Amino acid sequence: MITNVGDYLKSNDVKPSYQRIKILEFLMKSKDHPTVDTIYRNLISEIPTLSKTTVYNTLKLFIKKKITTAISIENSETRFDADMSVHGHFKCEKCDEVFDFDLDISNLKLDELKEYDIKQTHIYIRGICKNCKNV
Amino acid sequence: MITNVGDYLKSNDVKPSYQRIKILEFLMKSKDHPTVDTIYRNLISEIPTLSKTTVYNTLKLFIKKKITTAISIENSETRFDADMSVHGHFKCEKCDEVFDFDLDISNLKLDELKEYDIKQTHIYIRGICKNCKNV
DNA sequence: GTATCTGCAAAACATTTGCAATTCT
DNA sequence: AGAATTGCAAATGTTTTGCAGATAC
Repeated sequence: MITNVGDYLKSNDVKPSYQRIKILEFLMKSKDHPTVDTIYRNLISEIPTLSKTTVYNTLKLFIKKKITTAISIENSETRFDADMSVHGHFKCEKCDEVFDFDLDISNLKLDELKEYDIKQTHIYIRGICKNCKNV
Repeated sequence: MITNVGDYLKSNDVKPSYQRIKILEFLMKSKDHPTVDTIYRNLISEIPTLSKTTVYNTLKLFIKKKITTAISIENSETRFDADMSVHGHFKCEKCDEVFDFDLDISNLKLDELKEYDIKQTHIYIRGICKNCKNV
């Protein structure tokens, strides 16, 4: 459990600037895998001088430091997730929401990749979510 | 096994125009999940009047008709695949190639999604491929 | 002859880059 | 002061849109 975002950044070799702390705090409390634009729009009232460039820079840094992961699930905007555990993403084609789901990939047979160096495993499913299905 | 691409398009409710046939033929023989730009550049000598708009239009139609799938694996360009079977994609962070690998997802436990309507399952792995690892 | 398909040019977005101003120590 | 960070404005790259001309049945 992370108690202090500034210390958490420091422990990951990232200097905790005001913008970085606010962006990470927002990412950690978001459960909907926000885009750059969403992050920007949510923080601009609190940080009136914030620029999108800073959001881009910060997320690129977070990814490099493995604090955040980029989710490629649609071709338009990239989404971001501060939850680094392995879990799946479900994208509803109707409401466009992206949900997390737990996942046990331990018995995925990946014999073919034996000689490959695996860095990240991503699983995403597209379909219609529970809410949209019952409408 | 598909013997005639024109008939295959017809059977999927797509009128087999010259451009569509050539694009699908190229997609089917490509094993590297080409981008719009790659498809365009490979066909322009054979179809000098081809425009990228047509490539975009055609791929959008193919996806709608479930002849092709869009692979979201990087945030830049969308890649396309005419192989509609469930298989995984491995993206090498060094050489940027995307490889297919076989996959048995039958024992992926997806209890959480019981009430969801699953349309497509995508699995991609990022890392370093065999070739790049041994350099 | 009417529908559809194609392709050009322009527009719309997302993302990156160069650089100057600001901030932090 | 010096180094890193921020943010503006412009550039880049991908995808979409509007529309006119071409093509097919």
